[in-house]
Amino acid sequence: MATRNIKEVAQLARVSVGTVSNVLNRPEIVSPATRERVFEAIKKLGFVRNEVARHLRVGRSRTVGLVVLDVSNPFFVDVAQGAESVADDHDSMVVLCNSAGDPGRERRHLDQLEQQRVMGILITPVEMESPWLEELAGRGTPVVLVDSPATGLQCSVAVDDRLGGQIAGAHLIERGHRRILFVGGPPSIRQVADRHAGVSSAVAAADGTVELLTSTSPTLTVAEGRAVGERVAALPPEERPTAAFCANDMMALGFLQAMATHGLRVPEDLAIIGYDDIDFAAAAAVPLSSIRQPRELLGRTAIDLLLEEVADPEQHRHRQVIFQPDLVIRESSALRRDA
Amino acid sequence: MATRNIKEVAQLARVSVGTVSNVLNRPEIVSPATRERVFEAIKKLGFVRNEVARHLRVGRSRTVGLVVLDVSNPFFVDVAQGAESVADDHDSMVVLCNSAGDPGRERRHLDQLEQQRVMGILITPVEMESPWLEELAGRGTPVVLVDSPATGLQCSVAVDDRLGGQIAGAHLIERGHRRILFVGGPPSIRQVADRHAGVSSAVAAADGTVELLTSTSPTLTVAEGRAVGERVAALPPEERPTAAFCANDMMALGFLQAMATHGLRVPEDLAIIGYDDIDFAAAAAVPLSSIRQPRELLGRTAIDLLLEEVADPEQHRHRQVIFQPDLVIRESSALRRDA
DNA sequence: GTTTGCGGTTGAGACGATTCAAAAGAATCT
DNA sequence: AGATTCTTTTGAATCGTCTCAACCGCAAAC
Repeated sequence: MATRNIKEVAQLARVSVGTVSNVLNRPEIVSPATRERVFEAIKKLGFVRNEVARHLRVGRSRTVGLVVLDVSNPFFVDVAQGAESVADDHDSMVVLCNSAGDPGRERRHLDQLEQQRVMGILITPVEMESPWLEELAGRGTPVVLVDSPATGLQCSVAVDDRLGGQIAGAHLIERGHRRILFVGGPPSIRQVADRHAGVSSAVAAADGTVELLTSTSPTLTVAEGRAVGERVAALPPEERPTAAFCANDMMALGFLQAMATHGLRVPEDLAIIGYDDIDFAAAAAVPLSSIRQPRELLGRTAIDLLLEEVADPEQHRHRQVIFQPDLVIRESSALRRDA
Repeated sequence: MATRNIKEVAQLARVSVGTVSNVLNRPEIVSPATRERVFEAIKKLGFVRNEVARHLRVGRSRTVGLVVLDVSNPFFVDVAQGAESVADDHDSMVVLCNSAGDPGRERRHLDQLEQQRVMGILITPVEMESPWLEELAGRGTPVVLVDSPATGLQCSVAVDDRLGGQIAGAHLIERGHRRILFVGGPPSIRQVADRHAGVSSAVAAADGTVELLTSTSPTLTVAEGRAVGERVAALPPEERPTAAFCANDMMALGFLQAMATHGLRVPEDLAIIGYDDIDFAAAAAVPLSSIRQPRELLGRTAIDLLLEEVADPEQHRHRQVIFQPDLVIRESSALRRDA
């Protein structure tokens, strides 16, 4: 309604619009007297600069989009917080979008972000191959892949999921487990596929070990984990695995919950290890062993790469940063089992 | 870089810019033949409409800001998802901002949102009195308070926190508890103050019941809850409360964790009830009793009110919607205690 | 007294899309 | 054929800010 513009300010301060603009953007080149007059006019009118018009004129936005697979997974929230902390220092803004694992939603968000002419996009893509993203980048919106492998056409930050899976597998084997269940979504999700490959390789390297596999729907939620847990609990004891490696902590928490409701003890009857080491993992029924990822660092690095590319697009060379995951042992896998 | 504009499309399609705009906004008034030509040109050039310019011209934005107290609290994530689902249906966008309980951050976010000329703002304010918000509304940005009491100057949605506290208190008393600890942040946080007032009134109504109070820092985190739990666990048994009511589930989870590490059984030695009923509450070490709030509904209703105000600002009357909380009993308070 | 330099200030274009009055074309009727 | 109506298309004006070449005093330099 009552939104004032630069012209009204200029009028009240008896200067030209150019001068008001200067006061706003390069106050040092304006004489103290006029500067003061302009500030007063701004205050009196309650003028708030229209960033939309500014953006249209200068062509550069101050916001970056972050598209994640699942906002209700604290892992992504932590990544987002990492990104935001860096953005803050560059008085930029991060807008968080949730694809919820749905390619349609992802694409709608990307469309919207491109239409807004955001400075750039950080994304954990739903699908590995994404011509859409390349076109987007080709049209001039820088893209950084988060927790995803590099295609060479853009920057990326990731954690070595294969190594993470391997570490988890080796840990369980070392604890004496010989029947290990991998609980994960469809292999089309790269993270799932890699973590699975990792644990498989660990199993393959250990004689007498077998690996079982359950694939779930692409939403790696607590409920999904619980459902798998129910099925496992219903198996006759001799068919049951002695340990479960879940593709993320949310599923591990659900799985754990199912064990509890069916009177199976963790880790005595069945050991569990999750992935991500979200804060809730330590607070679980049985504190959850997990593979820790540097969550905030992931977000921070992603936006650093983006800002680097934006600052000097000509000279920028795409890079891929890969972090190493850590093993965090808690009670859910603490027991040594006789082989 | 290579971003095309409407003029280039017009040139290629051999029509005027007005026609291209019509194809984009009211395709039905353009003859099929030209429409087709324009679409082809758009595709060939990879043209993406510049929402910034559009916004500047039409004066109305398609995004709403949602400023929450703590993104890492799943409660707010659920509120956000509720809001987003409605926004989606109105092809609008929700941008999520985290004030992290810091008035400075909150204000910076509000400034940014106002500069972007967002359609409106949904906010869980850090402080109860907020002249800033009223000025903002006065300058023409509609504001809806979320989980906050109405000031009469704007719409609001909230859950009756006093009632929630009362229900929690009554439940514990009914279970035979006579020494009840309230674990919450400073009373300057309205939610905390109300929940406390509720439990106090329940305690006052029951003879022979005493209430203890611990105030923490304003960040109601898992770590904060754990710290309080540590202190409580260190008390001599006769000084210890027999039940704890935590101001939110995150703290309850931390508190619970501290009990476990100090060998105190829940609910035998100490019962716990939380607030919010986030998904992780059910998955906790001991499944957590909690006061459930209609989280998604809160977000949905908030944005409904906002859209209503935006649709017809003249005739709009500010409203306050208040929901009722529910008691969810789980194992952490399941035991009946001898008085 | 004219020139040169300089700190301040000005104001006329952009930026890219929308809108709308008016023009142009096509179709129908007398 | 000319008048009338209806359908399409046009293009100039507009949204609010930034940029930059030009300009204006004024003082120092010559």
